[in-house]
Amino acid sequence: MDEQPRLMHSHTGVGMAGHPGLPQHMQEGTGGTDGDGRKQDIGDILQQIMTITDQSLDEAQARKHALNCHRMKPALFNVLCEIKEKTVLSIRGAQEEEPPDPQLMRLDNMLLAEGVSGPEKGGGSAAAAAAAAASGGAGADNSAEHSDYRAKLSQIRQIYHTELEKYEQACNEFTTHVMNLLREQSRTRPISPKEIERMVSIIHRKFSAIQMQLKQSTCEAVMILRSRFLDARRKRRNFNKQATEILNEYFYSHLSNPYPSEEAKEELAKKCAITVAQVSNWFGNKRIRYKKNIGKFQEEANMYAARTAVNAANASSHGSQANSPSTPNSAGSAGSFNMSNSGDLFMSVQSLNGDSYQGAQVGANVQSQVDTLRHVISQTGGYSEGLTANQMYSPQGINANGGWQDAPTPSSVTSPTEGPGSVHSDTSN
DNA sequence: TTGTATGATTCGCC
DNA sequence: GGCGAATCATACAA
Repeated sequence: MDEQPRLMHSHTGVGMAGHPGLPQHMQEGTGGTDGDGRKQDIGDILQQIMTITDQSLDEAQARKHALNCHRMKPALFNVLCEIKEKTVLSIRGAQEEEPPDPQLMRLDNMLLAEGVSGPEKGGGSAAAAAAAAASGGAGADNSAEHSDYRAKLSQIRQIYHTELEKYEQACNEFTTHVMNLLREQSRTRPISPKEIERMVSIIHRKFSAIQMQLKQSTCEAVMILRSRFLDARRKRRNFNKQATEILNEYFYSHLSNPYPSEEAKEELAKKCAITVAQVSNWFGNKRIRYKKNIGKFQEEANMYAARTAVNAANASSHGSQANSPSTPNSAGSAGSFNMSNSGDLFMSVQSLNGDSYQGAQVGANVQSQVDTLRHVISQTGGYSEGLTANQMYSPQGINANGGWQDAPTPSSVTSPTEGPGSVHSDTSN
């Protein structure tokens, strides 16, 4: 604080005469030669500075102008700035040098990786593609959802950039405003350029915090979008009718052993335009639900049995063999599964041979197969011959333990991919 | 809006 | 690893 005396000495002989708005005693007192008078002058000036905000606008303006024009003002201003610098601001200064926020860095990295920030280059498409591959859905469906994902991501990106632009604009406007204000105030208050810079950086930090919130919200939106896209449950679609019929056909025609082999699954997946995993899911669900509520599925089972029987009859009437590509197991154009399991065929032929289904035109060769297969089945102990009319499609396949009776290992089930005559049923063997 | 159907997921068992 | 069982989450019809 060695400037203070210097300032005071430099003040010696300095007058304020001619400056409007200053008290008369100041104007007079400045011409004095004693130190007490000079101190009194400076004290008065400081007092005016301190009380300037209490004055009316016009009065304050006039005083401000007088003070600004005072020849001592620059020196006094510097002194006050330094005092201020060395007290309050020195504390703040220690906090200025901050390392880059790791949280902000993470957000930036993520936004960059997702293609929200940075140059637009179909951001997130890799994620979308990966998700599409993981979901294993049909190609066209994936493509549609992929574009949907990109569209939504693009929307997020647009909102992000718009908001970011707004924040930046607001930040610049506010900074300019504050700088102007401080510069203006620096004419009457001890505000150094350094302090203005510091204030600007404080403003920038505040706006950075807001930006971080924006980035965080954007990241959350992207995560939600991604999770929705990746979560297959959310985009569950029922299989189309044809696919369901193919699967049901296979299931009911292999009811004694509804465990398709890998090859069969692949073939079913191909026919139904779904994945092997979906086929597995479907059979898993079907088995458990059928077993849980057989009565409920009775009608459905009858329907498929009847359909199978009709197909068998048609096939035989057209001179086709039971193990030809157009087997009795196939229902019209929907499927073409080989009748691979004697138990399955038996269930089908129950409908042919039983009281409940007498309208079907059963070919002679089919009837002979029925007899043969009945014999085979009776040997395997799979089913009894006594079926009532309303037991057209009975759940004999399920044993007392809840498992499927005389079910061979799943891999022994004939694959639909196999050619005619490739009967691999354990029971039929 | 509600109940049911259905595809997918998870967990434990073998 | 495949399966059964339970459960979740969505689609869909009434």
